[in-house]
Amino acid sequence: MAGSVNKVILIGNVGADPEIRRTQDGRPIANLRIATSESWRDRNSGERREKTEWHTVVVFNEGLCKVVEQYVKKGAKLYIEGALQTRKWQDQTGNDRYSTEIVLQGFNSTLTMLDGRGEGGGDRRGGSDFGSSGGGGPSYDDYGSQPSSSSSPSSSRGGSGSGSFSRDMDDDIPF
Amino acid sequence: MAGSVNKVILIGNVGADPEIRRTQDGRPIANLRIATSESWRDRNSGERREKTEWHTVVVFNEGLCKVVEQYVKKGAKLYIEGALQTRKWQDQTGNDRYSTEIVLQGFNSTLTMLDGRGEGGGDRRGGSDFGSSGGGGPSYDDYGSQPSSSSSPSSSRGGSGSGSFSRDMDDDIPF
Amino acid sequence: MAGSVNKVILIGNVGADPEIRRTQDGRPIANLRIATSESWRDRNSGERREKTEWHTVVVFNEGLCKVVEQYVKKGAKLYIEGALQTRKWQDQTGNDRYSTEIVLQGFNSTLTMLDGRGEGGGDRRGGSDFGSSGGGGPSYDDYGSQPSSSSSPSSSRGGSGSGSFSRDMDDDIPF
Amino acid sequence: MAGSVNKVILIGNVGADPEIRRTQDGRPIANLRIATSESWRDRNSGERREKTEWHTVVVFNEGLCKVVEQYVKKGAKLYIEGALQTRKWQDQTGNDRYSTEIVLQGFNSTLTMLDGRGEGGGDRRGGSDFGSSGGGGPSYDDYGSQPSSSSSPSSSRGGSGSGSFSRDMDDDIPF
DNA sequence: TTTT
DNA sequence: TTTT
Repeated sequence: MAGSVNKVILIGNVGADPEIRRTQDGRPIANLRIATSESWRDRNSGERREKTEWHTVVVFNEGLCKVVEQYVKKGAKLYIEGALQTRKWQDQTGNDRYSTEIVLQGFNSTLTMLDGRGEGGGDRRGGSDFGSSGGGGPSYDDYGSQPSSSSSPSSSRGGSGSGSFSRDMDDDIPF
Repeated sequence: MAGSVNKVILIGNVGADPEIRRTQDGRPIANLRIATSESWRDRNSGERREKTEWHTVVVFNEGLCKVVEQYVKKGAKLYIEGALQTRKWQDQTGNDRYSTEIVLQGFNSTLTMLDGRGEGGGDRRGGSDFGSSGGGGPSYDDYGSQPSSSSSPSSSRGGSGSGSFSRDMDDDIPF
Repeated sequence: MAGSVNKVILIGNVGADPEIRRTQDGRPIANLRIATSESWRDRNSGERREKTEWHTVVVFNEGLCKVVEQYVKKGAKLYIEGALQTRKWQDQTGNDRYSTEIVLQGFNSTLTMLDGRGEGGGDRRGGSDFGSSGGGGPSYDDYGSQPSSSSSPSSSRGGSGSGSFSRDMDDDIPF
Repeated sequence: MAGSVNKVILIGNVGADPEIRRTQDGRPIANLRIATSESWRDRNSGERREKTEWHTVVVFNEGLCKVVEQYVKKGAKLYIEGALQTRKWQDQTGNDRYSTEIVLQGFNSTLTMLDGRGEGGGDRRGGSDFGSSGGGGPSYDDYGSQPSSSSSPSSSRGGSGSGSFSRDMDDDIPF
């Protein structure tokens, strides 16, 4: 479909230490639970009320997974930009079930830490020098699948490397 | 939780004519199915592939519901801004099930038609004068539950009266 | 124009204590300078580089202005959602000049504090009952110019009374 | 700064055919003027009013520039995602002047055509197979600085190629 | 002028 | 200068 946009922006706190799994060919996948909440004053009682919403975030990007692995802990406040995806699966009785997740994969996915936690631990990017639009803190823009060749015009763009921090859209990652 | 954001932005097409229900006290609720899709060229086969994602959108806002009722038809292209909400329910066997929906309710919810359809049908807002940030087309910003008392602090905020919700725009505020 | 969107989302730090002015009829206007920055590793030197961008934010909404006045100080980290506006003015030599600002006014404007500062200072909303979608912290959704007439179609939209602008949230709407 | 976000989202119409320039080393830069507008009913007069805002968009990304060059014409409706940037320059009298633009460069930049125009002209991406999150229409996600080397781990990611559609952040492009 |  |  021409002209389609599917974007989720969350700022919230991580409910538990992230789980990192690996695909058979070794790529990491991180799962996060993020809480957002809104509060308001009840019109009748006048008392403050709060409602929390829990979101499941799945990170397919290698670079972002590294950030998650090294820095994201229970309680961390994150900025997340990803896309909605509803996954179909079967429960034990064989019935179709659907789960909607926020997927960080490929373009226009971002994960940025909004509190100081996890910082100062050296270069979280290991030997590579990923670009980062999020500043000095653990932040990572998943800009797809950047090759690492330095001979390309733009691979010379500092960061580069990064190479692989986005899994392929058409890969069949079991999850 | 201080500092929380829960925002979904979609541009996609409506899969079927919307359903409008009513609550017991008469407020409308509209349900929409919206498709977004991405396409890419497969690295191996070289052929173009496309993946469509279907989203369930629930509109609680009366003004937005009117726009939906009058203008949104199967095939319409919409811009939607809302929030994620996961609703728990029980299936016929009593098992817990969860459905994630994009809710348009309260502030920061928007629905704008991006194609010409549905326009020109007179003032869809009837006698009311809702504001619209989306221009001349059927567009509606769901600004939630506006104070009904004229003594409320914010109703004093110029504009007031929905018709003028951009009221400041034509004021000559010196700054 | 049908189907128009003009939205800016910033997360950044406030460069100086905000200035609050008042219009002749007493409405407050707050001005903020917000810095965002991106950093990356230089491709040649390998050293980390950083570029800071400064944004001028103008808050026309009374409720948001109160939040700014009471809580936002130099250094605060904010989430801002507003619209771009370019203002024309004349310099002392009479030449046309243009300034582009992020305006928080009307719907779909939000200001949320992302650090703990400013919290715990009692109810910043005083006697007023603004809604807040941002949780317990100083947060405010600028929903513009709410209808002051209780006969308006949208004031009938449940919630009403700003205090409860998420009113539907605690309603038990069957769907 | 850790945890910074600078994002602009526009849906609007192009005011004039785009201008494409080239840097000394041959990379294209496209300039667009985009109009967004909001309309509302005046509270006093009851008549409909409209205000148009004009935005300057600068596209540094090669892939996006190609899309602009081939498909974007005066009147086209676009979805744009970029970042704010204020550029300092000197007028003829040597006075400092500032211009704020929406820059499409690097991560998290997107340009998608929302009307049918320009479509059907074959594969606008030439021999390359860029990834695209925007569907079958002329759409392009600027995911940073992708190298063109096919030996890179991720260049195998379908689309890839694309190579160079983002100029470097620290390049000194005169404009 | 912020922040890391 | 767009669009409705």
